[in-house]
Amino acid sequence: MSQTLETRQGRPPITSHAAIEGAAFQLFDARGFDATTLDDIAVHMGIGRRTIFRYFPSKFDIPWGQFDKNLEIFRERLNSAPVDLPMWEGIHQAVLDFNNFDENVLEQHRQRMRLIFETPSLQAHSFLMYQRWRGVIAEYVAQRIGQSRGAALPITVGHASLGLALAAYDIWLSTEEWSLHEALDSSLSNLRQYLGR
Amino acid sequence: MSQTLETRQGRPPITSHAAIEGAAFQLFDARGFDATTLDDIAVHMGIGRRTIFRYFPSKFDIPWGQFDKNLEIFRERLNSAPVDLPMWEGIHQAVLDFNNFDENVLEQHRQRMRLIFETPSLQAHSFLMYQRWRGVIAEYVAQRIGQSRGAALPITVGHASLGLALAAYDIWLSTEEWSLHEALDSSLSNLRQYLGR
DNA sequence: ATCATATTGGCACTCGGGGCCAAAAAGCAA
DNA sequence: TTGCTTTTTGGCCCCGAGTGCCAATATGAT
Repeated sequence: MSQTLETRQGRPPITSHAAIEGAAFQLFDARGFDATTLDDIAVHMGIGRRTIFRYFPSKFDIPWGQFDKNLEIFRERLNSAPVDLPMWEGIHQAVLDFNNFDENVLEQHRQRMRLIFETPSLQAHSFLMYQRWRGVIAEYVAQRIGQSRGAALPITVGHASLGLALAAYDIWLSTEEWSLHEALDSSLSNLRQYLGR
Repeated sequence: MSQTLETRQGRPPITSHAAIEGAAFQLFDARGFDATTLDDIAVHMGIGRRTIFRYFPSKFDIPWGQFDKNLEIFRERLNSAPVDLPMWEGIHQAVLDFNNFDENVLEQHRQRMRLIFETPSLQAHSFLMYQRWRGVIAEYVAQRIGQSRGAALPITVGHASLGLALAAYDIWLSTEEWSLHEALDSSLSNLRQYLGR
């Protein structure tokens, strides 16, 4: 699609999502999210504050980076899950895959999620991201059982899966003992145990 | 504690949480949440904008009314649940009780939750309320199994219970067919079905 | 009447966010 | 080189939420 590199008409972009994200995280780490103003970031980067809004719709979206892209990947992972598995197992696998990070980006992911989980104003805004994440699951469930995206089962599975993932992240971030993979497995098995058998 | 009614020293309050909430909902219904400014509410009530902040920490808290009070009630409901029941059953019962409204306040509750669920900026802030709600559950589970409030099972049950409740509300608000009670039952049984048995 | 007490609300400020639009910086055609 | 087109930039100015400060207000108590 379109010309990827070289020779594009018009004034070239002076920055990028990644560059803003990087500079912002530097300041967030140093002073905290709330204490860092968009002016701080803009001045630190030598760009206009107004320009930041061309790349991110709000300050809260900066820590989430290119969430849309990741959501697309997650959707593909789900849709390519084997159909001979029970649904819960396919979804669990897709979630595990989606949360499988290379060593070199794992620490950066941890830092990102820690910031999100520990900053109340960010937590609030993150709910909107979570809504979209569980929407992808609901859509998959709906399509697989041939019901509407708003039907009871898709909605419930979406919420439940989100709850399990958030529980896993809570646990993963609060201790150094478990891997993200283990935390996700543990939250699922804990739920089964809780529901009794 | 302190003198409840009558003869309190100092200038008497000119308004109340309930009065602000009522006036605010009038305007929210008419123009929508985002399009209603705090100035609008203040002018409409004949009080100062500054005064509103003495009663509610933010605009987003107005639709939630006295959430703290309700959370206390929920905590008591949980703690007085019979111990001979399986834990999931006691918690489910407490949630049902907590969401059992009289006919005369039900429509008002529905209107309140509809506003919260349909306004993105409110959804985001509501996550902070949900966090506290699931915190109450996590605390109950922790105390009952003799573990820390941040241990895996309490955290997971908290998140899962929240997911079930939110799913029930999604369903309850999107159709006229089910009662809130039925929606809560349905989300639990749907989860059991999904997890396979 | 005076004092202590508690609420009110005006003023001024910060910060996130958005509309508008001229300036800047590139490629392209003559 | 000189324009013309295209695209991004960022300054300017506005709005609304939220906060610190403090004088004004309205009550009970002495």
